[in-house]
Amino acid sequence: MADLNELAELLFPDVTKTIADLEKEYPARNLPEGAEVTRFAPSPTGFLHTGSLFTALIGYTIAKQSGGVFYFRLEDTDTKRTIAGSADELISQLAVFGIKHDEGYFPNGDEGKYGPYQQSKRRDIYRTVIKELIRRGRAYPDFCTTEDLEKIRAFQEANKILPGYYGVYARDRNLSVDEQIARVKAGTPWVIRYKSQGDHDKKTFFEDAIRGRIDLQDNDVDVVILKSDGLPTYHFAHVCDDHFMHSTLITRGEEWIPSTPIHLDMFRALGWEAPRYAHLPVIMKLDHGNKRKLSKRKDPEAAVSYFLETGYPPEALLVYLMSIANSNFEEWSIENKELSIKNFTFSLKKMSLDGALFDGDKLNYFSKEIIAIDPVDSILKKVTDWSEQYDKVLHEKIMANPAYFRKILNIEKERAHPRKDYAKYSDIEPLTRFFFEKDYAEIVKNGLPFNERYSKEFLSSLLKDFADKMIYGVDESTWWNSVKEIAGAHGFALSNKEYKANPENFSGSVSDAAEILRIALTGGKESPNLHEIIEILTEEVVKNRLRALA
RNA sequence: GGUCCUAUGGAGAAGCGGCUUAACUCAGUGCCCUCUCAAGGCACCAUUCACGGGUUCGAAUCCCGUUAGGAUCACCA
Repeated sequence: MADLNELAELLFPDVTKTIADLEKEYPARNLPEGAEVTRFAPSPTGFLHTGSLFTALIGYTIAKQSGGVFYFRLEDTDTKRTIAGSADELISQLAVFGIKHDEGYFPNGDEGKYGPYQQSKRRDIYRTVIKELIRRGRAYPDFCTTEDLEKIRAFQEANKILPGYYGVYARDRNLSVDEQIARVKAGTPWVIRYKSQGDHDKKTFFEDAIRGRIDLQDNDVDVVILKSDGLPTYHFAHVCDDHFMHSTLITRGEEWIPSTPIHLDMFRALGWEAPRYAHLPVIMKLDHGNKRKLSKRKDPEAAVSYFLETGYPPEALLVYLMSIANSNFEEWSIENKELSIKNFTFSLKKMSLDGALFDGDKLNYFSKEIIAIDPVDSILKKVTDWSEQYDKVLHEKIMANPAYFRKILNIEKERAHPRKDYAKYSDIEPLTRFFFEKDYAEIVKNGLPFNERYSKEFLSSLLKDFADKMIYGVDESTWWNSVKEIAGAHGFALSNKEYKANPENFSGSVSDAAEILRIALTGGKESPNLHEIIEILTEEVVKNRLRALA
């Protein structure tokens, strides 16, 4: 009679190593007490998802603040979904957010002693472990075709039985070794399934680092661990890799909670100590009154690239995500304005348990704040770099005269409470058009929104006086006095109070006069400080604009 | 459908049996400041913690049930 060894040899003839060999190759890390080894383990299936950034940020933060290691592992076992180049894209986007891994996969090759860090290159490791599992009778070849599986499933559904490959429905679970060998030899395609020893009627539990004790039904499904393409499924790869790479804490989305018993079951079977788990809440979006996961298809905010393209400072997104992760972060950052996010002590215990709704308003708030307090030269550089890639029109304007644009960005900036009108860099160009002659001409052509109560002649003489009599190159109050004087000469009340007391005596209040000046110069009723605008435009340009309208 | 997770205002949330007629932040509203806007200042915005029971002198906080939302049941991760 054939035995399991023979089967193992037949299945994996080229595997000569043992688990013990692997243990020697990947010895325990020499890290101080309390140091956490975390990882970011994405599938290279597209661009960086906002939820992934969130997960990465948390893993990174925990590793850093515990003096541990944060590594990057590429989970590229689903060859059908793999998109070439996306791994490198993921890494470069993470880098934009300052999240850099200490070891793992890098575009120019692996760094670290626990590699390869790309699952498609770890076939031998998986096969070594699986071969041993076969020998121990803890895994077996399954010869079911897709149709066979479908039949089983259909039967279960029709009879309202829990679907899955388990117990009596695990067709090939109890094949004799002889039979297995015969089928393999006959060339029947196979996959390897883990032979679960779990009892569906029993419960298991684990201590989640965020949620505390979680009770679950024991797993009794014989999950496939090695696919027909020779690559492992997530379940097995996770157990194997996180063991040999010595992860101490797994941060992953809460969608993994239900499959944790599978993982725990395998760790037990292999005699390995399982890592701790932290199942993170997922960022949600309100859709027709219902919460759902941020979706790459439907929500632009799901792709990190969206924020980069729109021109949010990366720091803003990070701060926003951290405020979701630990709500006390906001209070902390208000009290520690000069400190960066890196100084904040993050705590898994303080994470909320259900998924937060993505809140664009709040992101905008943080972003405005960050842009506003960023010194001019710093923001000038950032906007210049950003526009070079994402906003050609703006970029041309900046490059034509950086010093001029610097002045524009500096409006009402160097003060205790700086202006906050830009939530993102893409807000800048539309709001600053009137500073440029070409755009200004366009604005005038489209018509200026002067109040209709003022006649053309009235406007004309007022504007002419503004052009001729306004004082330039002086401080704000001197300038303002000259404006008031001109307004007064045209019948405007010098204060709102005065005007309101006897509106019939005046053409309007100074505010109205200022509005006319503002519209003439900027084309709109709303703008930043007029005095600063005038000084930036220069006396010459202001006079030209006013005279052209007069 | 089974199992699990979650449940405090429009959003993020603090709260861990009496200090809470529920902190803080965003949004919203009002007033003030003011040449407009942005900002800033000051107020307002849950008498109530999904609902129903129970425990207790006392519950948002503990227990039970219900409801709702989410996740998961692949040779995808």
